Amino acid sequence: MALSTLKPAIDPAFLEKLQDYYAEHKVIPSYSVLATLWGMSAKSWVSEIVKRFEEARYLDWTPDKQLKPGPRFFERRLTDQPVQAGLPNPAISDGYDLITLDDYLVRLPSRTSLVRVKGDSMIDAGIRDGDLIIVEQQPNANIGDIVVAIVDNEFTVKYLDREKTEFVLKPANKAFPVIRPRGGMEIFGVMAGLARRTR
Amino acid sequence: MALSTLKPAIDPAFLEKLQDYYAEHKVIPSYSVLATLWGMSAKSWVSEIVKRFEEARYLDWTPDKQLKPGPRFFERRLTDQPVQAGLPNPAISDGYDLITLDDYLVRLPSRTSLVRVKGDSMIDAGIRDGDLIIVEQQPNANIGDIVVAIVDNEFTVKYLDREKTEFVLKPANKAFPVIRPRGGMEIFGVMAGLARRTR
DNA sequence: TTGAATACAGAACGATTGTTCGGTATCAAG
DNA sequence: CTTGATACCGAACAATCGTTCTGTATTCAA
Repeated sequence: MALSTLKPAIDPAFLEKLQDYYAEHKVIPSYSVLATLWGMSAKSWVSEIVKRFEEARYLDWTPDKQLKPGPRFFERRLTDQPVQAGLPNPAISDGYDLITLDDYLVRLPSRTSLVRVKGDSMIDAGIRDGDLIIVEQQPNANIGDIVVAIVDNEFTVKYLDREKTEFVLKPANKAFPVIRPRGGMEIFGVMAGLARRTR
Repeated sequence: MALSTLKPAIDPAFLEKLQDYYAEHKVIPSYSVLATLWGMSAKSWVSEIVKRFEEARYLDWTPDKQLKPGPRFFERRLTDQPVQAGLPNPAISDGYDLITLDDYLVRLPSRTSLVRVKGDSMIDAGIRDGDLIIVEQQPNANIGDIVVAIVDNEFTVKYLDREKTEFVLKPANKAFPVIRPRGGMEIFGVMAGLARRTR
């Protein structure tokens, strides 16, 4: 009871409504719009709530003193265990962590880019047509890495392997041939992750 | 000379500066900030430029008459082809420049959570051990959807199917059995995407 | 060389912004 | 039964917003 209630509580429902609004419009609304969004009628109270979000780093300000999403605004719940509806919580944790997908997938923003996968040549590595590969750009790689290489002026995603003295690109699909680029090849980068949208 | 010059020209440099500002702050600035950003000193001229962007659908308005990114705001040239030489352009893949991966993967923040995949039961659907499933929480789903269900107080990712009158959960891996939950099951949500980190 | 666009600047103005401050209702602790 | 938080409402206000209108410099075709 001593230290716990230092910071005022933030209402997750308010945050969720704002996140949904932002997801739809890609903009943080004004205080009066926030008021209706949150079901209030006083801008002064909105101001108070915003200050709490600001302190919790869900919101932030531009150098021009405009409200903008803060560092934690895009955090998502990572649910470990299903929270049973009926059962009382067995006194443990909340059952989830918070992670930001961008931070999770991109660790070196300046060297990272995305490449869309075409075809099924890497199916056995769990890489499907249309997937987005997160690539860390670098001119060399290790045997066994999944690399994005430039062959015939096109991107190719393949395993990097060596045959005798030459590097080759191996698909993860028996129906596809090994690529033996004549006269060297260029490595664009190494796969660091994958993003897929279904639905 | 007749029909061609109906629409006034839009200056790509202005758009790029605004896109850069947005990428940094995740917000569209006010007209006076835009003026300095664009090197002008008259808001009236900003207003004119904005109207052109609006007509070209690079900008749009919220129902609350606030300026927001338009449908084409995140659009860039269609670069499937690798750009040779000094890697001029990171961060892109296809026609759309993703502002964030989070935005790409999450469409309804308040109903979205992440679940970590355990095991290889969905390998043939390109879902591997350790992957993060983006789940849109909802109590029901359609046959054929990949769902996250709660069985024995644990999350399971499977195809939803029906046998006669009962719902069953089908793995995407012949080595695993079909799950026929006795006495009904609870659906946590439907898979909407996937995030994987390698390396 | 004239005229009509185009690309700005600048002032004026009502509307809207976010802040501040004073007030009220609820509720749990002492 | 007080007291002090907490959760709001409502009014007032200066600052800033975006619009509108008038004016000017440049360009370029006729």
